[in-house]
Amino acid sequence: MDLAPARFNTHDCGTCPIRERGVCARCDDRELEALEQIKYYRSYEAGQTLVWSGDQMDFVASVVTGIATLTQTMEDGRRQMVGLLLPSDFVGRPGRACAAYDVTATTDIVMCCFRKKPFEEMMEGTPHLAQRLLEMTLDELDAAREWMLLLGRKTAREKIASLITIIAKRDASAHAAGRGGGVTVDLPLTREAMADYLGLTLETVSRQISALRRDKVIVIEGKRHVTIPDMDRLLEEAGDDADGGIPA
Amino acid sequence: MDLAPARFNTHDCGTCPIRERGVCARCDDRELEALEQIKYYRSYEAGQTLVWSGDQMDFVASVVTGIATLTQTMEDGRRQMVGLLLPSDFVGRPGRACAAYDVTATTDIVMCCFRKKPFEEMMEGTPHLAQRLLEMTLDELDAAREWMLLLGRKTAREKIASLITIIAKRDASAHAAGRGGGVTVDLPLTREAMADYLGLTLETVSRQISALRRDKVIVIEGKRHVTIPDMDRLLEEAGDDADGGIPA
DNA sequence: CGGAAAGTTGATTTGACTCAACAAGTGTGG
DNA sequence: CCACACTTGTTGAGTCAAATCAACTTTCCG
Repeated sequence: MDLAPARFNTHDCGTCPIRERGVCARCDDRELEALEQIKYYRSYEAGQTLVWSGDQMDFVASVVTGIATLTQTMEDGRRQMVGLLLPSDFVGRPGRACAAYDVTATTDIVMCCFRKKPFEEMMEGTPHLAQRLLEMTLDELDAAREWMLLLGRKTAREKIASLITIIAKRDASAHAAGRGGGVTVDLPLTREAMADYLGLTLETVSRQISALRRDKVIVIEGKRHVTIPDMDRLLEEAGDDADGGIPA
Repeated sequence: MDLAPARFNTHDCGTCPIRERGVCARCDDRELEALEQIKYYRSYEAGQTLVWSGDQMDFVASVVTGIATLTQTMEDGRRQMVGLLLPSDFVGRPGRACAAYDVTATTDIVMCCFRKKPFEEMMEGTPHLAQRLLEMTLDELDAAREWMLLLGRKTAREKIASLITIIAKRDASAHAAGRGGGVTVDLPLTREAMADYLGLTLETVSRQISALRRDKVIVIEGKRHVTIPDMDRLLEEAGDDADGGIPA
């Protein structure tokens, strides 16, 4: 929201907002210096497609600020989002020439790009980099599998509740919200993008959001601003075991 | 089919059927020797659950022979398969204590298990291991994303056609089929397991298989044996761009 | 102000689910 | 050897959740 673009020194990794969570998180000063040699920043405007599926990719990158999506499209136009990229998330695959998915900015976005060849070479000799990338990829795989349960087995209402939950959780880890009353989140996606995420039509998304509002599960101000009065209620609606706990 | 269980020396990695494709694929002789110190084989019968979601996991493992599935279950019993494990596939996550999914053998299966702690320690100092695991995880992530498109956007008929395609492809890379007429595959899954894979009910799976047979897209002998007279036709039915080619 | 983009809501259709009966194959025990 | 239970798979009839088609509202922006 109030993140002015590039309110950080674009040369010094030390001041980078994703220093702690990006691929470079585990790198020491010496390794960071090497990365700085091969990195460059690029900005894109909301709505721009950064990469088209099938394109030659001569870089890999981290999202520094903003949000992007990974989508797959069938010939007849049916679309499915397969990745939601938030700050610190990694784009591109070392060891592959072409992009497998469309990458689109949903907000204005700043990427920290690494030329692919040197990055790959550096990975060979930098365990910290490979280890961190493995960790991030495993996390993404877990997220993808959670998402598969959502796509394959959840109802439209559960899908919407799950999406709000997911966004709220990611936000929480950043904003550390949750004081007393309710959590508040901004949906960073249009109804259409949500539909692509959830495997629904945008009409169904709109209807189910309205239904959740009617049933007081969520409170909406404007179109994108959502307040969650009772997180447990939302979790229940999402069909995830809200657990009772058993804090193992 | 005619793979007698353990028709390989269970001590010497050199004769292992997944030597070329497992986590250990890139390891040199010295590294292999270290792995042999911490490995042990386990066999399970078809139908057995190897691991329950939430269980403590004190090992990671490779599938040597046989097939297993990764599934997630909601409290009310809805189930979604999130992984199909074929020989050489890896189970478990270094750096995590508990299993996130149920792992079930769909055929008799032999696993090559590594005690987790020593395996994690070895990964630290063995780039070959970490590199290969990263590569395999990235492949799995790609497969998961393809799967998400299937779950979110494909029709029941397309889902079935896609599943047969996927199995045929995996088989092909092993059996090198494709002579003249048609490819032949054995479905390694029950109708119910296919339903869990595809986000359908088993009745719908049965109906759509019948429909594809009626329409001569596939030929069925018995319940599991499928012949594909025209692979391009099947690809078309699967909704994947059959391409015309443009061999880039 | 005008026009496009984003979102809501209603009416209708439809693809997949549910419920139910039945068939084929497998294994067990009398 | 056959009766029986059990698992796996098929098929039909009816229902329902989400898609489709369509009208309309709100917001945004030059």
